[in-house]
Amino acid sequence: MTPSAQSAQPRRSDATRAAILRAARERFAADGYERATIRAIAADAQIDPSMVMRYYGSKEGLFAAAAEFDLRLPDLTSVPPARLGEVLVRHFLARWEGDETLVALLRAASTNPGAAERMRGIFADQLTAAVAAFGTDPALTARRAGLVASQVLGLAFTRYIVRLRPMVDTAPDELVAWIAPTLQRYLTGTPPS
Amino acid sequence: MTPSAQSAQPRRSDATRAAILRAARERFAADGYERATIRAIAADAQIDPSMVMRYYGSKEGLFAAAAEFDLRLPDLTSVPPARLGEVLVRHFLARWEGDETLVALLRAASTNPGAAERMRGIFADQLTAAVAAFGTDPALTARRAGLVASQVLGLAFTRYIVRLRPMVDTAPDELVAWIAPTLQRYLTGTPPS
DNA sequence: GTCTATAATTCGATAGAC
DNA sequence: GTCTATCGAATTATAGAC
Repeated sequence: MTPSAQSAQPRRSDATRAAILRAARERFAADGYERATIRAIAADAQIDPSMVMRYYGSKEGLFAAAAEFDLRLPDLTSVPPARLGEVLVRHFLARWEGDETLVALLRAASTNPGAAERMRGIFADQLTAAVAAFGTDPALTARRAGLVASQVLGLAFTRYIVRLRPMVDTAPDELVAWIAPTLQRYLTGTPPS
Repeated sequence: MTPSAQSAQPRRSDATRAAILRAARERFAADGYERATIRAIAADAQIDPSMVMRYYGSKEGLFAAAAEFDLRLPDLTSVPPARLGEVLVRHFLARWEGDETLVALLRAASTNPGAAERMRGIFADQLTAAVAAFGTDPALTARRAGLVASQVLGLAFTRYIVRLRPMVDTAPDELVAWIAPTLQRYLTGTPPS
């Protein structure tokens, strides 16, 4: 009863690896990089701590695997230009509410240089690329993307990390209504001076 | 040559205490709560590690003393209503560029529950109080303050913590020009729906 | 592949001499 | 007030039996 595929037979260890990654994301998201211990992650995944080392080499290696993140930005050129801001906020909120990977990355980026570097890469590459779809000035494009990141990461930071009461209690639809015009202006507004 | 004051003669240990706090703020700002060690802080302050414990009792006690922070918000009722956003961003940027206490607090709030609680208190109390100067609906006031916090903390997070290139390279005046209208709308804009 | 045992550090905190 | 010495706990990581 070997699997039908010829080269990629799913090893039994794949389930273990997945369980480790799931537990790692939870712990890194809840506790940050240094407080999340390999022992605790292994206990959550109900495996031996030494298996984590065997599979991922080190704590840094485990984090690198657990914090893989794709913003999954839509193609902004196919969005009605007047609704860019709304589409973006809604996308980010939806993307984060169901996936704690970004929270893990956000918390870890505060204290771990490697995580900060990864966060820079994600926003510099993925978001800047999406913004570059309209506008030709590279410096201005980068600035627009940076401003969008500042509001969008501030939203995540206050809602998921610091948990400021008003930002936690406000419904997603109302947050979208407030914040969409901000992103709209950062993306398409006339540069100052 | 005793000091002239009758009850408050400055003890020699005051200089030591100040040196400890200065070093602690630097380390907490640079490394976060868990990576900043008492030993390293003491070495920076050129004193013995045990003195830190003697003066501040514990690492948490040291952090509590080092992360005391006052936003020093101006009285918003004496600001021309149309310039509220600009005044606020400029104030925050100026307040942070010269004082690393907020960076220490911001970084620590990501992983330390006590620091997060303090950050909640600062923005809930000081910022909400300032916003309450205009508007009578408490829920709306809290929401306005939360939104301002989201943009302002997002600015600090991307510029000082993650150090996104565009946010680091952009001059303060240009950041103010971009972000002021955002805060202006969060403060005085018509609520959606 | 899985687990036990443990090495090698490092940290916060304490005790006590001077 | 200041310093030496050290405790006890916790961590990542490794070595090796089965």
